[in-house]
Amino acid sequence: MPQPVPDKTAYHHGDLRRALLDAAELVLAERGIGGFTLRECARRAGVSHAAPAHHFGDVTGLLTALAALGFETLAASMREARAGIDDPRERLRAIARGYVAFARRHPQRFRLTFSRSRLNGDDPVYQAAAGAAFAELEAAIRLLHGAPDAPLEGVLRAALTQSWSVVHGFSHLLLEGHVAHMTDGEGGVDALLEGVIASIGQPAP
Amino acid sequence: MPQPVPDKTAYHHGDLRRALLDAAELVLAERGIGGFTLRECARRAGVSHAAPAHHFGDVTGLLTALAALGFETLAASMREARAGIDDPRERLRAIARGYVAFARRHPQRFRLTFSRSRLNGDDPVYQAAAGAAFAELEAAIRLLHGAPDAPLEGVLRAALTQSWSVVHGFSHLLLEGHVAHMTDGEGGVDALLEGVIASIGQPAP
DNA sequence: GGTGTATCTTTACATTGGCAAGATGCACAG
DNA sequence: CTGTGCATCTTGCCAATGTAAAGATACACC
Repeated sequence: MPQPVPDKTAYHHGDLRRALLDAAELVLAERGIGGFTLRECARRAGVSHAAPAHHFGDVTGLLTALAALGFETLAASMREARAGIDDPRERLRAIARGYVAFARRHPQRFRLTFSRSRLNGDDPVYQAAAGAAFAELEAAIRLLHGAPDAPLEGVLRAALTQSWSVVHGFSHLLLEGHVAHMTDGEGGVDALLEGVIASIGQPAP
Repeated sequence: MPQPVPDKTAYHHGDLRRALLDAAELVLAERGIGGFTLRECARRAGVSHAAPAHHFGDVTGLLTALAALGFETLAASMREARAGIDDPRERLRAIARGYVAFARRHPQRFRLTFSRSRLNGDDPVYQAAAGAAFAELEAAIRLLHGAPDAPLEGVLRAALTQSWSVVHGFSHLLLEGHVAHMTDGEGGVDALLEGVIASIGQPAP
């Protein structure tokens, strides 16, 4: 019975690359980027401590691959949030909510995805995933401004930078615990988020 | 000749705590937060590798103390930027420029200051320094809205969150290299920054 | 002048990332 | 079917790190 990708006994794991990525995601979620350990990933995948080197070369390589997956999940979160919303302004704001939702759902992955000091920023897979995620935001901005093919400059570029900065900054501050002291008494994080969301997709002054 | 804080020969360094902080800042600037090492700090300060434990307890303790200093420098950068500017809106925008300027001048310190996963976020000194830095921004918002004593809620709170998020997000994205691809051809980072700055201090929709 | 104590050193140990050499078994040619 | 090449994985090893424990030193205070 030849299974295509079977679990083997000792050697030739079958799909060790995937197993290591899954283990790495668990380790990252549990211990954070500071407590992340290559050997712990190998232990959870049931292989020796040197096995990951063959698939990722380096701990940086593994983290970079994980970060690329993080960008894909971020893009998916934005796509999911905007599904079925046609009004351009509301569509952009839904995407913004999807961005923050990803950060709140996967805080450690969000941190890793944007902490280039531990990643190989030149990795083409990483760059492609990052570009695809940002393209989601850019498309919404273009739709709102009615400029599907215009070069990215002037008002268009300013609007994209502003929207992106504000959702990213809010997400980051929230994860690093610098927002909590503002939510005392009133509405919680969601109310604060809506206040931020209201500032994007506005016409320029 | 009794000097108050002299450089001693071997034991009793004099002001080892300060010397370790200085060394740690160099190590952080050179190797980043990922390559930061307690032993390297001790080497540069000319003491044994176990000496830092007495002053900071832990590598987390040293990084937390460094992060608190980072907040002080951030606050100083904002104060310096707003000096002599009286118009409330321009004052707020000058403070925003000071925020980004700190991030650009001290990228590694900016990363450390906001990477709570490697810090002791409950440290009172750290929290006080963070609060003092954010108070600078809050005061400018209050001045702009003419509400020096109002409780921080509603429009006031939304404006603060929006301003803070946008300058922080822009700084973070810039440092992590996700802004470079938008500056091709036009104006560079400063032009992009001015576009972001223009979005803060506006009346609510 | 003597003693207590904070400061710093020495020593030791477990853990980690990375390298090199060896073991294993799949793929593919004949 | 058989044998060879090679990717995959393991074992063994090393230097570096963080932390703890025990010892050395010199300042402060009585």
